[in-house]
Amino acid sequence: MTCSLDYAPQLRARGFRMTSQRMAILHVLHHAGTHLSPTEVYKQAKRDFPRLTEPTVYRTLEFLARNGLAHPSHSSSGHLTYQIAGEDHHHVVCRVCGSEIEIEHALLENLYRKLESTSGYRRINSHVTFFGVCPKCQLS
Amino acid sequence: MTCSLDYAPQLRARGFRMTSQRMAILHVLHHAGTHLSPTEVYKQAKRDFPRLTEPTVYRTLEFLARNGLAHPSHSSSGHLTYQIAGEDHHHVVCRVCGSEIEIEHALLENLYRKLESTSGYRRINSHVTFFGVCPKCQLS
DNA sequence: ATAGTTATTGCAAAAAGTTGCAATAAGGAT
DNA sequence: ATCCTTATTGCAACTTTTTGCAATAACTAT
Repeated sequence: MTCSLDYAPQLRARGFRMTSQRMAILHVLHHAGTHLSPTEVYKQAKRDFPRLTEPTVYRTLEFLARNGLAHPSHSSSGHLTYQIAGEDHHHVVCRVCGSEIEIEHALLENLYRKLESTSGYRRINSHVTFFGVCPKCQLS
Repeated sequence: MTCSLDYAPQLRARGFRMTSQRMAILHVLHHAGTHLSPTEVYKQAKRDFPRLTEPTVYRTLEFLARNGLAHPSHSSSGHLTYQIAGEDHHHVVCRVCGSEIEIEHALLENLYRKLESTSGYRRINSHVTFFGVCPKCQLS
């Protein structure tokens, strides 16, 4: 769980605290390397820290996202999932069968800069899920 | 509710059925002109058709989205909302305060075509929500 | 019109996610 | 080391969303 300690200074600098719960959750996200649902995070993190509760997981994931340590994204069913910050890719999900593929962030980079200049919003970096129809389902 | 009848042939052609529940739900979406949560759709459609139930609303909205009659999108809290097909815009939501603005679809048109050619997926037309930091929250 | 097929719905129960508030504990100050 | 402040958590109750299955009703064909 040492890896999670690296985040402590970032949090403290902003007036937040590093807790065992947050460490357990960061640890799980850090080692998953992919998107996880709150429930999956809860199950895994509970192994490290058994008195963890579900509301804490939901609140912590939201907290981590708000502070840029985790990226929220949407599963094919539209539910929120999270992954540790730093893994940059997006998804295209098939509207019909639910299959999904990853696309590189580089493809969106231009768009993000354009959005920032037209909207006035900054640091747009969300993970985005597009819906379409996959090659297999185009046949029917 | 006559407006919803226009959709019946589309459904029948694909082997689906037009029902009072679907009509009531389409009617609500059609006249809302904006995104609605499943619960909002349920409350409004129930006025037209009192024996409507919640599971039916969830399943119907998913069904309409899968068949291109409604577009799903994500509220600032990450929940799914739906709007009638045809209104084309996207959102940028502030990660910090939750405020949101609309952006025109035209800005994404190029990206969508590029995604289609690199991914093999077709008819990518989802409504997308980006997260960033709004001008007001950039100050703090 | 009627009957048959099966897509669709309602019901009931379960699972997932949210909220308010009192209790706890992290980190700064003494 | 101890105290104090208040960010964070746990608990319990609640709301939202999902699922399985039996009952219903839309459409097709007769």
